[in-house]
Amino acid sequence: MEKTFTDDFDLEVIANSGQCFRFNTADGINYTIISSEKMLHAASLGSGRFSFDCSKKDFDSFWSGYFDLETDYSAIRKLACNNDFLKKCADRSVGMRILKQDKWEMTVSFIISQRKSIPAIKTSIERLCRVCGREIGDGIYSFPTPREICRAPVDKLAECGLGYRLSYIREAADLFYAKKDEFERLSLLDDEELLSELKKMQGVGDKVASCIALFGFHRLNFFPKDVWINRALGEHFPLGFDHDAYNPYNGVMQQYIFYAYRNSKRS
DNA sequence: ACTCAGGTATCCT
DNA sequence: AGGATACCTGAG
Repeated sequence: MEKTFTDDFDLEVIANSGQCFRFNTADGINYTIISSEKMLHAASLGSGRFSFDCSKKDFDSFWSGYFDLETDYSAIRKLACNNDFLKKCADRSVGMRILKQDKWEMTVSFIISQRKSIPAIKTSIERLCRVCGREIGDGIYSFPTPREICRAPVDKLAECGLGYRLSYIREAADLFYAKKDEFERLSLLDDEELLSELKKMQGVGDKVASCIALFGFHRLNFFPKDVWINRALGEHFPLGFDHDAYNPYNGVMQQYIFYAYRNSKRS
């Protein structure tokens, strides 16, 4: 099916914003997107037109929510105008959206992310999916459930290049095994309580918990601070970042800075 | 060969 | 409370 969007929607920007790790392309036009146990081929046709290889029913019931189509991102982007550097970042990030991704997948993915480069994170995640996910397409594997991770032999999991993070992931899988509604309970908490609950997991500190909250729980005011954000803040916000000015969309501003600053600094 | 990576836990002072 | 250090492993 085809769709035309007038609001911000750029697959390349989203794919390289660090919020998702299974959003792949070979040509910058055609994307394979995997989320949890679903897969989608999406292609940019130009002029805001996109094709998606799914039924209208699948699009409306799942992918529309995944792409957060009910939120007006061009309106949020205007908040960036009060600061020169932030505005420049936002102008380079037109098309950015915060995906509504699976809470469990975000939890495991960002536990894996610590002290790893993005290519290394992707490699580990793909291996994990291949080792204990289900094949949902030709060589495409679902993200493993807590149950599937618990059942996987440790020597197989050890082949995923997870290093010291493996014990963290197995603990998290134990915690959520047979507790599918645990995430629903967490969804009821306010931002502060959610953060502290997430940090009770081993291997989940401030940064990882913020990413889980922002990308998995869609709490758009979280502002994860990674090395890139810290560098950008140090260079361009010597007096501090005025979080009050962007409430409740600090997380979107973070994505603008991450995407624009990181892309400008990489060779 | 060697450094560093979207950090966190732990051990200090 | 705040600073230093170790940590698995893979990408460049």
